[in-house]
Formats: sequence, structure tokens, C-alpha cells
Amino acid sequence: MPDDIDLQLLNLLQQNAKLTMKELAEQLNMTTTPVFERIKKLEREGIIQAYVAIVNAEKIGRPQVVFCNVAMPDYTPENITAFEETIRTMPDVLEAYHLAGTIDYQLKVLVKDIKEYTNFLQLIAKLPMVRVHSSAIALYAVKQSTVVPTNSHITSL
Amino acid sequence: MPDDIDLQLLNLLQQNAKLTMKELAEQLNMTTTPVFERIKKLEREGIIQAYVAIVNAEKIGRPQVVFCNVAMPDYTPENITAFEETIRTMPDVLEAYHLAGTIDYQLKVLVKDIKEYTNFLQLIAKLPMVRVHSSAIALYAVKQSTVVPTNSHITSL
DNA sequence: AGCAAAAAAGAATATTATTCTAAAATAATA
DNA sequence: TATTATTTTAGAATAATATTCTTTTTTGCT
Repeated sequence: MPDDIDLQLLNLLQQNAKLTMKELAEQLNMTTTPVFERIKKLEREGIIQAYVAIVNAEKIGRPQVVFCNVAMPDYTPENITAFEETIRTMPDVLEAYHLAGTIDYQLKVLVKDIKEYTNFLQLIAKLPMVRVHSSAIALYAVKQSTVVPTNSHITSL
Repeated sequence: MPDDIDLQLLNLLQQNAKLTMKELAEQLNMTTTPVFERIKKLEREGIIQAYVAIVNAEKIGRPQVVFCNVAMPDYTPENITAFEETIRTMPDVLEAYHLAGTIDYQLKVLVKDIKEYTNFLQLIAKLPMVRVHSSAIALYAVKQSTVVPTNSHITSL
């Protein structure tokens, strides 16, 4: 549905949401009105979900990323919804995916240090419907982006 | 360094960067000037790194998240920088972490479908410095947030 | 080619960000 | 505990930007 101009626009806004209509219009060889209308359409359609500030986690005392892999031995609809609801309420869990395979869930957890992660693990361990399978400590982030690729379909080297 | 008001401000801006100075000022029981000044300071200090639009990946044809785990058998500084540089140039890799343990790296890859992921895997397989260990297909996202928690230190249930 | 619908341009208006000056609060020092 | 210096905030004035409106142009269809 979005045409090429929309994809360019999304590309620009994904990198800097503070660009003005004038600046966007220049990049896209247009005037501000069509840019404005296109953005509003993308927002209405839910293609643009939100505008957010990206915060440096280290600088506010949350430098440690840990991936927590959990399994759900008794894989019932009740357990699934109960667990997922719980996860969504935990601010330390930034991302959570239901995975195919035996691990079932991967949680991306943001903590101050490993000591705090052990506290987190104890909370998870208390949950009756899951079993902690493993934890993967991140040494550092090689890349952290929120930009969903729009144009080239697969990376070539 | 950031005080409680700054943390509240970060909380608000992490959820909605389009809030006006007036709206922020109301929430924080202040006038617009101090809000403005505090935001500029947070930007200068790099605590606020960017303002970005969050795009719905499904709606622009990138619904599939896959985690690609790779190992680096010959763990030399040259191999590390070469691999990391390569990863950073690949738009399909949204996030990448250097992990403690035997897996070495986890890549979060965003693709159209599994077919496209196999293309991606072939690219990685061509790289001389790493060996693909495993791939974890995401069935769906339970939670996807960019909000670094600011206040409560650990989740309690 | 001719018509209808959509998209875009350009100007006018409304909102909002930003700056400026002065007042208040806070911290530091004697 | 006064007193001063520094930082923070308030309130008003200005500048920049978003948003709306009307007209023109382009695009798609028959």
C-alpha cells in the first residue's frame, strides 16, 4: 500500500522524527502539504505506531542486557495467556518473543547489573507455568537500531 | 545525574515524543521553560539519543523476526572487528549483541518470510570468521518496547 | 481525448518552540 | 545563621513550525 515516497518518508522519520515538514519536503522534492498529508495517512493506517525518544540505558543506570530463555512444560492456553500478561507488566522486560522450538520464550531484560538480574530470575522462577532454561549475558551491543528496513529486500555484501 | 523530574520527563518522552512543552509542563507541574531547558540538557548529555518514528514492521512487509546465533571459532581482534563492521552494515539486522558464553553473537533479524531468512543465512554462512550455531524463529512478539525503565529498580509481582 | 478523482502547490492561520528578562529557590561560604 | 553566588524557574515576547484552506496540477480510467 505505501508507495515509494512513503517508504522514503518512513526511512527518514525512523531515523529522525524531529525533521520538520520543510526539511522532509526538500528531501522528497515536494512542498510541505503533501508531506503532511502522507504522514497523517501513515499514522491513521497504523504504519507509524508512535514517536518516541530513544534513551541511553547506560547513562541512566541500566547498562546490562540479559536474554532469559524460558520453557513452558505445560503448554496450555491458560498458561500462555497468564505468562504473557505477567511479562507485559514487567518494565525490565523490554522485549519478549514466543519462539518456535523447545525454548518457548526469549525475554530481553534490562538491568543495572548481574546482581539485579538474579533478583529478576527469582521472580521468574516463582512463576508456576515456566521453567528458566538458560540466560545469556550480553557483553556489549554491536548494533541497536529501531529502523525497519524499507527498500532493499536482502542485504548483499 | 538526572533527578526525579528528569526521570519522569524521560518516561513521558520515551512513550510519546510528540507531547508539547505545555503538555509536559502540566504533567510535571512546571512551566514550559524549565521543561525545555531540561530536555535540551538531556539531549546535550546524550541521555536522549534520538527521536524516532516506530514503524509497524508487519504493515510494511517485514513480519518475521528470527534470532540468529553465531559462534566465532577463531576469536581474534581482527575477526571481531571485521564481523561487527559487517553486521552494522546489514539493514536486516536490527540488533546484535556480543554474548558471554559459547554462542558469541546473537543477531535479531527482520525479514519478509523464512525464504528470505534462508537467503540471509547463506550470506552469514559465506563469512569466513563465523559459524552459524542455530536460528530461533519467532512465532510472535509478546512485548516490544523501547522504554528503558527509570524508576522502580526491579519488578515485583 | 475527456472526465473524475486524487495529489500537490502556495498562501493564510494557528500552534508550538524558543528566547529573553526578571524573580525565586538552592547551595555554598563566612 | 546571614549573605552571596549559582542555578532553576516563571512569565512574557518572538520566531519557527504545523496545520488548514483554496486553487491548480497530475493521474487513472473509459
